[in-house]
This record gives sequence, C-alpha cells and structure tokens, in this order.
Amino acid sequence: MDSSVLRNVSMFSVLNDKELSKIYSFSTPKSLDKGEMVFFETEPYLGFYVVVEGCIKIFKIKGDGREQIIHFVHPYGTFAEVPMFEQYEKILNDQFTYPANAMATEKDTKVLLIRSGLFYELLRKNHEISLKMLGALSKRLRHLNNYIETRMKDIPHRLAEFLVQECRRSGGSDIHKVEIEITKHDLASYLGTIDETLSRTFKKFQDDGLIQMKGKFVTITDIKKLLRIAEE
Amino acid sequence: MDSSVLRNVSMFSVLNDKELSKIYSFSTPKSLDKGEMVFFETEPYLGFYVVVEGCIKIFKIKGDGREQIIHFVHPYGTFAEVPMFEQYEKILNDQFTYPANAMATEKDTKVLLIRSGLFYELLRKNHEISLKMLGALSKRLRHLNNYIETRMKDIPHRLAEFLVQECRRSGGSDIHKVEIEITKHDLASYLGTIDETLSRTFKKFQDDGLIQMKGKFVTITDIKKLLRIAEE
DNA sequence: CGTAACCTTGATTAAGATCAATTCTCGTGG
DNA sequence: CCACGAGAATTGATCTTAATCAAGGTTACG
Repeated sequence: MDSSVLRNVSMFSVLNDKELSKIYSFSTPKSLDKGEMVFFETEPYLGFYVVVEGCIKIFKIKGDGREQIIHFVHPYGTFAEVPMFEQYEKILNDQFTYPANAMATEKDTKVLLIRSGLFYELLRKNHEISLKMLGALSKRLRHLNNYIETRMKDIPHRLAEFLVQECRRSGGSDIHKVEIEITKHDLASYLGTIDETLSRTFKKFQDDGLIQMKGKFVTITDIKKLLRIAEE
Repeated sequence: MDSSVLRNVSMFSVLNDKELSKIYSFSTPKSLDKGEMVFFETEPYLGFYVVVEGCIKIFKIKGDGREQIIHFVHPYGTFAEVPMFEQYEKILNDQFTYPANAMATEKDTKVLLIRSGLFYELLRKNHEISLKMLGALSKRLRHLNNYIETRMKDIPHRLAEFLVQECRRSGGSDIHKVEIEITKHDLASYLGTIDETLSRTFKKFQDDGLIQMKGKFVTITDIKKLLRIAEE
C-alpha cells in the first residue's frame, strides 16, 4: 500500500503527488479483522478515515442494545468527516466525539486515519479541497435524506428497494442475479428490522414468485413487480 | 429590510459591507402567508434560501400523502443549500430538483432566495465562505443524525425529548413552562406520528403527573421523570 | 354567532417485535 | 472423512405499539 491509493479518494483527486505523499506519510494505517471496531461513538475525535480495503459499517446502538446500521463504506470512501468542521477549537481540545460507531464487516479490512490537525492545515491552503469536501458532505446528506425517506415505508418496500439497488450496483448485466455481500443479520439491521422479519419477507417474496433465493444468492424472477413494490 | 439581515447569517458573517450589499441586491425576496409553499421537491433547483422572518417547515410526502416534517427553519437560518454542491454543471442545466418540500408555518414569513450562480462565484473567490459552508452542512448532518437516532425510540420518548429540548431552548428560567409554537398537527408530523397518537401521549403524560397542559402551554411538573423517559 | 379548523376520545386493526423452538450450514478437530 | 458444536437462518404462536376508523367536543375568528 502506498500514497497512490489516496488518488482514488474523490476529495484528494485535486492534489499533486507531493501533497498526496505528505498526507499519506502523516496518516495512520490500521488493519482490522471482521467485527473489530474502528471507533465507538463515545471516543474523542481524532480525524476522519479512508477505507482502503474491505468494508466498514457505521451504526448506532438502540436503547435495547441492538445495532442500527446507517451505512456501509467501501474502498476509497471516507467516513467520520463531519466533526471536523464543527468548531475547530473544540476538536483540538478533545471535546468532540464520533457521531456513530464504526466496525469492519470483513476480515482484512484496511483503513487510514487522517488526523484533523493535518487536514485542517491542508484545507486552509488548498481551496479546491474545501470544494471537494462540500461535495462529499452533500453526498452524505443526500444519503441520509434518502435513508429517512426509506424509513417512511414498510419492510417489504425497503427490502425490494435494497434488492433493486443491489442489482443495479452489481454488474448491470441483465441477468438479475444478486449476491448479498453482508450477513442477513446486518441486512436486517440496515433495513431497520430484525432477522425473523427479514426472513419472513424474503419468504413472502419467494412465495409470490418475485425472487428465488439460495444462501447469499438472490435471483430476481419478476423485476417488474419488485419495482412496483420498491417505488411506492 | 436591507442587506444587514444577511450579517446575522453565520455563513455570511465573514463578508464585508460591499459583498453583503452585492448578495442582497442579487437575491430575490419572497413574502409568504401561512401554508404557502416556497418550493416542492419536484421543482428545478434555483438556489438556497435564508429565512428573514417567520418559520419554514421542511418536509417529505409519505406514500399515503401525509407530511413528514424533517425540520423547522427559523430567522437567519438557511435551507436547501445541499444541491448547490452536487456537480455545478448539472445545476446550470436545471437538472437538479429540491431535496424536499418547504412551506411557511406562520403568516408574514419572509425568505430570500440566493441564486446558485451568484453564490458559486462568491464561493470561488472567498475561501472563508466555503469553510463556513462546511460548518453549516456539518450542522445539518448532525441534525439528521440526531433525527435518525430519535426515530429509533417510541413516541413517548420522542415527545419527552421534544418537550425537554423546547424547555431548554425557550428562556432557560427554571419555571418549566413551554409554549408549543407550532400546531399540534405539525408537531405530530415532526415526531413521526399522527394527531390522535400525539393527543393520547400528551394525555398519558398528564395522567402520570409529568406535565400540565392548557392549549399551547405545557407546564412540566416532573422534569426528572420526563428526562428519564427522554433519555432511554 | 356560526362554521371550519383543531383537538380529543373510544373501538378496532395491522405490522412488526418478541418469545420459543427447530433446522441448516459450515468450520474444526478427532 | 465424519461428527460435533456454534452461529445463522427459519418457522410458528403470541404480544405490543401505534395506525386506522369513527364520532364528538373545543376553539378561534370572520
């Protein structure tokens, strides 16, 4: 792994080799096993992270102790940028904590910590980076917006939406076969439900002839009906 | 109304008089009656808004046609900044729409439209503004984060949380009296429920001796218990 | 005053959570 | 190679919360 991985991070795409190397040399790499935490939401804020390999889930803990997954971050994606811009002074004084919890969902997950001090310096010098960062935060806001919208619908709707999205994301060949890359438990948490309800909803979709399922592989047999459920 | 109102907007606080006047002279003021729309989420994006007077509610329409209020914007607050940073070219080509709906909740509500073209120009010239904007977007993200967290709890919890927050926001004198400044209907929508359930929850709180209610005025009689319900 | 919007209350229903067993799957060690 | 055990997934019965349906009652304002 070297500084070239940073070039794929949208926000850093405006930097030259020298700047990239500098960021890379000051960043802290971390390797994680499946289930290992990057941070808890109670920890003091150090800076934001770049995913280099594997996958990270960002989640809240509900009152009953259960996880509620907000999103997954894949390679070259970033997470925990937000506290960076909430009054710099407070960050320096360790007053800030992370906004949620972050855990690796795959073994051999690798992340880079970009410390806020260093990054803030960069931000002051390089105007382009702030503009990129504005783009990144906007994207995050769109995602949360979409997340909230999805939450207004029932579980079959949410699952249908997820399947359609996954189908679009993976490949794009018209064979409607999707591999669910996360555990069913994580999927349930992401959809805001529990394992049993997810299982029942999958079964209902199968009984209604919308999909066929074999372990982690789902074949969509009636994309039209599925789309109808997905969009209201 | 003149350009000095803009000085109170956090993002514009770094500008000098000349710059403020320029923004003001290029902005479009709009007066609204209670219930009038600023924009629908289907409309092409023109730019973001500053609230000068009154109050704006930002909301989504659910599948059944009901409103789901995401937040309220008060004087000197801004809304609809997000699409501004999602690929400038698309905005110019009218490809973008608003992320939600915006409606005045009070009569004599006044807003200013800051067109994206003008603002983007400003952003390129003035680095400080991007940094302020990063702060503004972060705040918005925090709010959505908090919103999502609240949604994981039941209705009594959400109402208790709302009452405690309102109590803190208004005054701060230790007489625990709160005026609910929005309609009960809007409050229900904000809490993600319906009028009947809100009414019943208020009743339950009264029966349990937590509050006393008279129209729009709520007196908190047992702040300790209310806090216990509010925080899990 | 009168009427429309706002609010409350009661009875019923439905979606999904909870509780409680099983069954399935797969990696590990004998 | 098989047997074991743990975690993952499924299934059924029951329970809870809040939505829905249906009246009434209250308030505010022209």
